[in-house]
Amino acid sequence: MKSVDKHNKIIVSATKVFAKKGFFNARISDIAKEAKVADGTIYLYFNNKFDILISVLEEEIGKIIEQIEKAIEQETDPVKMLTIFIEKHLSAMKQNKNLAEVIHIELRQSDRLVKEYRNTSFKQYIDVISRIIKKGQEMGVYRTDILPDIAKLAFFGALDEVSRIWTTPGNVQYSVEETSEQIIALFLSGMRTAT
Amino acid sequence: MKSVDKHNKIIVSATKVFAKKGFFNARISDIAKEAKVADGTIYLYFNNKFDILISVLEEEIGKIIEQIEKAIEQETDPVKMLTIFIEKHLSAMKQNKNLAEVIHIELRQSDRLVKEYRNTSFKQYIDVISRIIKKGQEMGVYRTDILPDIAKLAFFGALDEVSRIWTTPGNVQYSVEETSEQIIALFLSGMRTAT
DNA sequence: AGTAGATGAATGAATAGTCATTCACTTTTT
DNA sequence: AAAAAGTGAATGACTATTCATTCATCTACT
Repeated sequence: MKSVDKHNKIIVSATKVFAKKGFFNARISDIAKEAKVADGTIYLYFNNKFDILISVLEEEIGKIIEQIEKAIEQETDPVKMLTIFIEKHLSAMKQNKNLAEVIHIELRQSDRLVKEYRNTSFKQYIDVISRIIKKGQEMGVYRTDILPDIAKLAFFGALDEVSRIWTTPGNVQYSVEETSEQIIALFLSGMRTAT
Repeated sequence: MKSVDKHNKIIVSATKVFAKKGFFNARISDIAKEAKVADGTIYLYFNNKFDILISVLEEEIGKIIEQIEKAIEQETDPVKMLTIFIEKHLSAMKQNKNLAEVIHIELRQSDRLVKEYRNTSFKQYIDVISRIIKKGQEMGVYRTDILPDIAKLAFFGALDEVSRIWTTPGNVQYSVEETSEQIIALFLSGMRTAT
């Protein structure tokens, strides 16, 4: 029987190889070697090379999305909700550096299928942000002159670029806590001194 | 004589093809056809395919960097400096969509040479941001509990993600002006209502 | 319990196609 | 008439995918 175990082993290995070399420079034989299976075995679990990439994105990012959405459901205060989003996202990225690297690199692909993915699962993810903002606006804690559909992009972009700290060697290694605090300070209160 | 003109024609064509297909799916013959030269001619102007990509990044982004740095030099008010940075960056991205797409996609490459580029020219670009922030902190207009080295990343990431609005078909098309205003509002004053 | 047959997961060498780069030749410029 | 620039077909390296074969495990029959 084809094992779920082996499927997963290939996913994890592929994530590692994609992170290191990028999708196009990654060889199927590299992934096979990393997973300690034969080249052909990979095709028992995936249709083609691209299918592996899409599976990595869907399954691995899917786990994170689910976890974050769950944590946010518990909250009602829009300020705390955003704080949780930031902390969970950043700590997930710091924890799973291979996946973080794949997100940084491959989510930008101009390939049709990647764009499609970006338009579904990923959109769902950042729409969590705009929903939080809208709720905050209704409750009067967030300014109503902020457009949630622009703010969500700024917000995600900031988080994504900042999380690169942990995948770029030689960078000053800020902790998740202080990085989260900075992002929260920036987006909630802004950079200007009170005047 | 090898003409600067032809060099430039190839750069522009390559930018177009890279934007559409991404570096790895772009064929030399595609670029040649777009530039209306023979495949071999390209090798009179560039060493190899990768050299074309690096040249696109260095020359085309270089122009933008130069232009922005010049505009900022004229200013002394850190708030206005940041405003100019935002406006210039976003309008450059909206104006040159092909280049914007190449930046979105290719600046993320895991390739050694791209990373090297990111560590030099690109670093110089985002360091303009941290310098503005530091100056503002010295002058007392920016909060001193903001770490410029984290803020600069958040800032660039936000701009970069937001500018994707104009290269993603089917997206609501916000204007440069309203987008700039939103980013300025977010980063300078924050999302929270005054309490 | 032992044997024969069936199953299908796993293997990895062979295939078939792709494409960056080269270079012998032609055209243009000086 | 050199020299420089341009051409594009040919080359050769590279690799995703296939598939004939192996082999461990299970089923069913005696």
